[in-house]
Amino acid sequence: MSTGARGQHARVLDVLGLAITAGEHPPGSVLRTDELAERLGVSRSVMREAVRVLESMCLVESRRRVGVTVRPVEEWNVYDPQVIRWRLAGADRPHQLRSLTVLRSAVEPVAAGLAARNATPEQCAELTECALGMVATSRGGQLEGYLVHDIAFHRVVLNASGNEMFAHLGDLVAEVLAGRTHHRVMFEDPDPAAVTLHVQVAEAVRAGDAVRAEELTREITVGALRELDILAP
Amino acid sequence: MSTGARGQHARVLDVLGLAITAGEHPPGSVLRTDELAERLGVSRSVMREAVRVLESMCLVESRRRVGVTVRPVEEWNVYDPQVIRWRLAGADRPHQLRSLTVLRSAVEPVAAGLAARNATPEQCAELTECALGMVATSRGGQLEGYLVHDIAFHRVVLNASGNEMFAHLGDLVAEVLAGRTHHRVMFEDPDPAAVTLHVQVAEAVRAGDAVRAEELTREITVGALRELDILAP
DNA sequence: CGAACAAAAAGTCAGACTAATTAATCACAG
DNA sequence: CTGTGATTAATTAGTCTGACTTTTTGTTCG
Repeated sequence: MSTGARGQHARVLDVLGLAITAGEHPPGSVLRTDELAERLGVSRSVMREAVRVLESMCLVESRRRVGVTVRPVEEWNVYDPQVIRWRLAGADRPHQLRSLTVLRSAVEPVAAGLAARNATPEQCAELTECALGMVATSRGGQLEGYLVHDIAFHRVVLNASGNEMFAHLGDLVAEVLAGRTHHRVMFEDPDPAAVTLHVQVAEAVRAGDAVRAEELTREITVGALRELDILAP
Repeated sequence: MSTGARGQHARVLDVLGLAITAGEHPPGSVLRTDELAERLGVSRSVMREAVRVLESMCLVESRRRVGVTVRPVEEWNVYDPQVIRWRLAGADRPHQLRSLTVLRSAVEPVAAGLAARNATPEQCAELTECALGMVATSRGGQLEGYLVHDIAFHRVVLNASGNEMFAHLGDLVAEVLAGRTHHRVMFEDPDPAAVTLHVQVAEAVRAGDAVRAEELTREITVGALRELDILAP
């Protein structure tokens, strides 16, 4: 899925990035560009471009006479969408989902508060539509349909906040929600209380009630934290 | 300052990244790799590597037969430290600082709450030390010294939260604090109330009082928002 | 209006050469 | 004999060049 066949460069980048984030080539290990190029069957040009991109993500450091060194995890650009995708595809997916969910719990309530102040009428309408869609798909095992509306809902809130840093977390939230749905026991309908909360958030935003929108969204994210046992019940 | 003389690649990347984020080459404009290489006096290899990195930051899109197209701002990887540096160096620095400060106001209180639960004794000691350093430099125009302790303080809190996504915002917060100090009227000592709040946060974290740490940090960030007139006074 | 064709740009490859950095070697003084 | 400093050698990334391929788009012709 993540490997589109669009050119050698992307393919090689994906393979290497995945390998590094997956923990083979642990931090400190050194790779040689030429050897990698040969191993993956590409020219040095292509491999060099891939290494440069990995370097810009702080996954590796390239130094003369020594080679390409894998950097410690703490230095990786963990906000890079590609890095996030690689890590979600690997072994520390659970850990990654927890980190992202905690981030959500900090950001989304504030974003909802801002949305209540800044949302355009169009965005309010869109939000209500999403909430209604969630209600309509909340029963009878229509999990995929529910997911679509859920993702759209949170994306609209983040965009409506008017803050570009928040808006950019849309993909991230989508990733978390999708991950949650696809790793939960299927056939289990979403929590009715959560559905209600979404409807109420949409209403609060439309009414311009920032405090209420923030508080309701906080309840939603608290629920998400509880699902992962990050919070004590 | 951002342009170290470490190789052609880094130089070219910096020049191009700055130019794009500064708004010359507006979104939609198309550049040709060969022409750029010639203009900047480097070989195609080097230019191609730079373009690939810019592409991974979603600043540009490279397509056959058309060229390198500058993408709209909304698609840029705004969490990439390099992109942030470029934008802070450019004309929309004020806008950037506002966005980052709002992000801070969402993240730091939650991070402080987590820190109160997770901080090690060493981190608590470090935090207290930072707070004392802030007190010691809070009068008499020792703004640079104060800034150092302030940055260290917030960095420790973010690290102590135990969440890697929060920890990675340390550089970002440092950038914001430095920007604020250096653009404010010099010779103006920091708000005594803010200094007190930092001391109290350190104390709350040491005591393991998550709610109080969160609330106090929220007051700090609210103050930061007010400074930028994001909040009504 | 559709299909064949031509042009333009990025993508890929191969090879030669450069430069920086580390490691080994060797000479010399203590 | 040993430690230390400078010189040399080896290794790897960095850079450049030129040829060739592939994809996409615009054009032309049926």
